[in-house]
Amino acid sequence: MTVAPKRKTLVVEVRDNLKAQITSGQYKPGDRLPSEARLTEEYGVSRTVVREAVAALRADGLVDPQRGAGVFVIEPKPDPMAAFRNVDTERLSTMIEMLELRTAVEVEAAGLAAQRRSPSQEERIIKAMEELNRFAAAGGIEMNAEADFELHLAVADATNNPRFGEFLRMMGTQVIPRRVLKGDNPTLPDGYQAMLTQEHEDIVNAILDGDEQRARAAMRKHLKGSQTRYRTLLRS
Amino acid sequence: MTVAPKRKTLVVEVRDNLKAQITSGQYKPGDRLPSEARLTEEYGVSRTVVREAVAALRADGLVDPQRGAGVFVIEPKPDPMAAFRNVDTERLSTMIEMLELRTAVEVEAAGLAAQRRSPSQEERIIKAMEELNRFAAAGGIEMNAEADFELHLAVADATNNPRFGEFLRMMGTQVIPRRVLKGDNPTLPDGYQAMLTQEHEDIVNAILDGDEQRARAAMRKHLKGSQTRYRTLLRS
DNA sequence: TGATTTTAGGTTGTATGACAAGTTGCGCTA
DNA sequence: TAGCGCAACTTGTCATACAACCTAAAATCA
Repeated sequence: MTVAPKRKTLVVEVRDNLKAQITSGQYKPGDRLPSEARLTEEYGVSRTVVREAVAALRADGLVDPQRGAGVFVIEPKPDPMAAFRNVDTERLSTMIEMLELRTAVEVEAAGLAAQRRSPSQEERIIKAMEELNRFAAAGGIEMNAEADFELHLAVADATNNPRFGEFLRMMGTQVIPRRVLKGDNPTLPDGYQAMLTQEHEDIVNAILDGDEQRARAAMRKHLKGSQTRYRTLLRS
Repeated sequence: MTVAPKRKTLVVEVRDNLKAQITSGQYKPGDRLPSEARLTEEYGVSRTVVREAVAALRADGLVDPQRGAGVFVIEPKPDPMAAFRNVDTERLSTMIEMLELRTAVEVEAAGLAAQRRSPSQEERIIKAMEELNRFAAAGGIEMNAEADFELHLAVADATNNPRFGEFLRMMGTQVIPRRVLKGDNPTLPDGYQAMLTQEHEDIVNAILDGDEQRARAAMRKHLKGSQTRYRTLLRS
């Protein structure tokens, strides 16, 4: 039963699978992985593929192949950031997970921004929204995404807690798959654009009114909607 | 018991050589590497070796091979984690900032946990709280902090979105100043302990009831309180 | 001429077979 | 029993072949 995945290479497939088994503890440090011969059988791929997958794992510092003996799982050095460094944003599930985490941060940011914004920060937020609306009418996704990100950044920075902006910048570089931006989906359906504009305005208005609760609710609604929109984008 | 230095494999040699050329700027972002065929000539090795070396570079995020086109050097993203890697948790302001970010994530986690928890996850949460209460009565801060962290982790994992737990573990190692744990403040005032216990119970009960709103509110109150408690701890 | 299609060549992805080099464990021998 | 040797297995490397895909030049068409 070989299901042909469309875009991903076999190497990536095997690598991710093995990596998952290692990080999930299915293979513990010191364990020996199945031999290349067994893995070729197990995954139904050639030895070339298996070897390149193992080479990638070695590059990640996860395994240590020893000629004649086998491939052994390395004791992972504790790196609390590792989980976020090379997230596989091509996988839909991973991206939804990241988006959910981002929702948590941005909802709180909206609430804090409503309480703490300065006049100049208000100005930046307003300007970002106007810019976004301008692109929304005419634009392709790429410019749109940039302007959208700027609006969210403006909100995060208006918390006057620099960690929120830092976190968002960190997520922003991870959470948007490249092929969505430069890919085969130049525009969103019209209804989406109108909906997005309305959601953005609700957020901005709540913040400008200083209404913490409403700001949180508006941001939550917006990002929940983003989850469904991302799904359709990736599946089209 | 000195281990004989393992002979470097050809793959490692080629990989290091290419990596050096990339990081030294000899190949700039966007450039195309020589084709596999040329590299086999250049290094006098088989294509297998070249391919595994390139696979390692891809795992490191240095190159992006595109079928039919070539292998391209990736734009080196500025490390998005840099801002979080070496935060100065001894500074009160920084710590409050981190705690606020953590609040964002944990509030959402509590809400999601209320919606998605499994029976076994409920069990873990209950157990963690009981453990915490046990230490709270008699214990010093250190055990207390560990048990407390376990409770928060149990909640984060009950979202069934692994990113929340990962984020919390990442923050957990950063957000607690060492001198608070092993330092001059062995116990909290009695009133605080009772308050903490009550707050934890409120959180857990709301989650077990599946009450998303109440879970969020309880967690928010708890962490807001933590901010003030931290302040007094650090200033004492 | 200018735009469009076709085509040829180059490049990565994968499969297969073969042999070299090193490790491990089992059985045989003394 | 202790030691040795060898067979089987494992990773490292080489070579060849073909498929899938991209790019740009060449050929064709309006």
